[in-house]
Amino acid sequence: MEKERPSITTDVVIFTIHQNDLKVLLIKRKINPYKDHWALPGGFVKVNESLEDAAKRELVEETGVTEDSADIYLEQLYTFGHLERDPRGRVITVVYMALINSDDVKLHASTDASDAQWFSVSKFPGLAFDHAKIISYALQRIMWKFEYTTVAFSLLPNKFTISQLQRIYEIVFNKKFDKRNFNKKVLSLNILRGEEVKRDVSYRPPKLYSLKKKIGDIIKII
Amino acid sequence: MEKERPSITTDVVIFTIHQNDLKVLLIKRKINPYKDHWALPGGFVKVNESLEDAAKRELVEETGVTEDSADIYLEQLYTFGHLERDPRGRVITVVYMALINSDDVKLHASTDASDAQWFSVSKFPGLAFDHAKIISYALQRIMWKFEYTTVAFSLLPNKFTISQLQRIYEIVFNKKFDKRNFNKKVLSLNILRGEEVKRDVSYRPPKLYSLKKKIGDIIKII
DNA sequence: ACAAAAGTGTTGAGAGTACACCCATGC
DNA sequence: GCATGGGTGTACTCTCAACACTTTTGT
Repeated sequence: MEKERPSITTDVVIFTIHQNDLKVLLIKRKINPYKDHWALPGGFVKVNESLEDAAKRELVEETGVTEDSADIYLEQLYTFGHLERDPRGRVITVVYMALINSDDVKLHASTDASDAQWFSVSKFPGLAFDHAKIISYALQRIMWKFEYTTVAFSLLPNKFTISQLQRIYEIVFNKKFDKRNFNKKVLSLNILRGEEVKRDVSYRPPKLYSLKKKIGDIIKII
Repeated sequence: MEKERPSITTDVVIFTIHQNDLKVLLIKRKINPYKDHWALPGGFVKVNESLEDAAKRELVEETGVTEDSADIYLEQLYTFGHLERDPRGRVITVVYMALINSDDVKLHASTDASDAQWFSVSKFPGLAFDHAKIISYALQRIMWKFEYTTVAFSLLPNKFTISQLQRIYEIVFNKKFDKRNFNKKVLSLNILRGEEVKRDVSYRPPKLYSLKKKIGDIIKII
């Protein structure tokens, strides 16, 4: 009855912020189908590996980030299972979304750059499979999550300034916020702990903050 | 490399409202593992069937609702893939949530009642597998969706009164709303079309409304 | 006339939005 | 002293929450 089974893969939409832009990691496929097309990192789920472990494995393989890095936010997005999504046959993919801290990005831009590259979400090449649709789904989700949870902080270092935070909100929502209102809002949420001021800048030294809550906690931010 | 593959199933959390209570449909398992335990309706995904079709198939098999009924809201919830969730081996399940109109419920309470039964979400028996966890996840989702989308209307007939609508919100959130504020709020959203008044009641005849939007459209309701 | 549910308005509090100027530092 | 981003307050509007009485119908 279950002689013939669908195959199951995970794909990971890895976002980061770099050069004031929201970027997604794509890899160039080395095999058919879609040889030489760009695609999301992904692969088959092993029989003795959980879905999240499989997604983490892809994440680590493609970015070189160490798995125990606490700066990586990973969440399951959606499972895509249309019959025609893979020309090889029936392949169901469980898609995860990862957000990685821009500090770590610099480290792993080192992965040999020709077959794994960061692309702006507003300008990326034609993609293999239904991966363009998947990215568009992930973009909706990231906005939703930014509005209602603390996931945004996973894109920042442990200590950050309010304007760094504001910048990532402006990038993800692609709109400007008023600085006074933004400050007032996030400070009134009582989720930030004040830290020392940042002393290595050539302008008025900004105050640093850290997050009191856990990444992903549900709280209306904007 | 992919000699041994995980199996893939769909399970469906089917909600309805009955006797002023939110109910979930459970079936009594006839085979091991968990023989004679209650469980969510579900089964293996066929190789030539989409995930949503598989979920619909379970829904139809267990409730007898005809598939083309427009009163059924079906959405993918989450995919559960822990290694130990099924004692038979590696089984990944893509879980869907369905909301079905209480009018249809009466029709299909007919399914021979001993092996498929509606249980109050606040009082159901011990369940097979990780199905209790799945239902708790579905409950969070239904509240979220009630607050931010028009899915609640899938639990009502095409024409309904404001107080019927209020009642299902009160049931799902398990709290009372003020009648005046509730009326004001939903009418101000401009999503309802006034219809004729309901004439078969023994009290002041209430006005009927229908929904202008599509079920599932995103709009803050409460 | 009684039972049952429908229908309806006002007020106060809090949140969101718009808006512009001075401050602290490194060079 | 100049360039750079940091930091701050007020007034208006709008939304949300609290609150009780009259109306319409069937019996």
